[in-house]
Amino acid sequence: MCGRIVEVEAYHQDRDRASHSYDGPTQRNRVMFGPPGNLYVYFIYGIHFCMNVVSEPESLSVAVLIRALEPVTGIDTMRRLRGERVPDRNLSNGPARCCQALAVNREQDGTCLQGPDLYLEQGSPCPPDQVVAATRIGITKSVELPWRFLIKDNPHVSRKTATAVKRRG
DNA sequence: AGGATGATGAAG
DNA sequence: TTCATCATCCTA
Repeated sequence: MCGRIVEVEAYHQDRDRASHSYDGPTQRNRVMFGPPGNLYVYFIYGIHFCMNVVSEPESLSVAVLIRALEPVTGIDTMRRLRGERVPDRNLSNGPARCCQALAVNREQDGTCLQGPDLYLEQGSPCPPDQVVAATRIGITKSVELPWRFLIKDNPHVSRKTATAVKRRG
């Protein structure tokens, strides 16, 4: 199966208190301190997995959380992994859903993203004016950093930005 | 449509 | 105790 990345968040060791790497290496986050191009998978809330792409040279400890994918191929496989009754738009609109849709779990922690089974490839370029920056989701520290990036009006992002107008009854 | 909640584990 | 979440169950 294959999905186009439509929403990500950046996590940085310096000044970013929301980053797993902020307090230095641990058993869990050690992949973040390794070479770029590897996948950092962590287990969260006792139930879910989330995946990040290590994106900067070794020990800088910068990673990009994959928050949403637009399903491209293998949609039937994704649905089998996510649940038969799950509609297309809910297959991979969320970090834990992305992992479930691509069958990513702790076995993939630290794997290279040019592997035979799991890999990242360059897609068609997205026009810069369609990329929206926003604040990150689900964090309580360093909330002000606008390091969530998503494609404008893409229906597969995990949630809309706060620009939606609320209609009053 | 939107808010509350429970599930459940790793790290400090 | 906190936490880079989600499905399900409410209320309206």
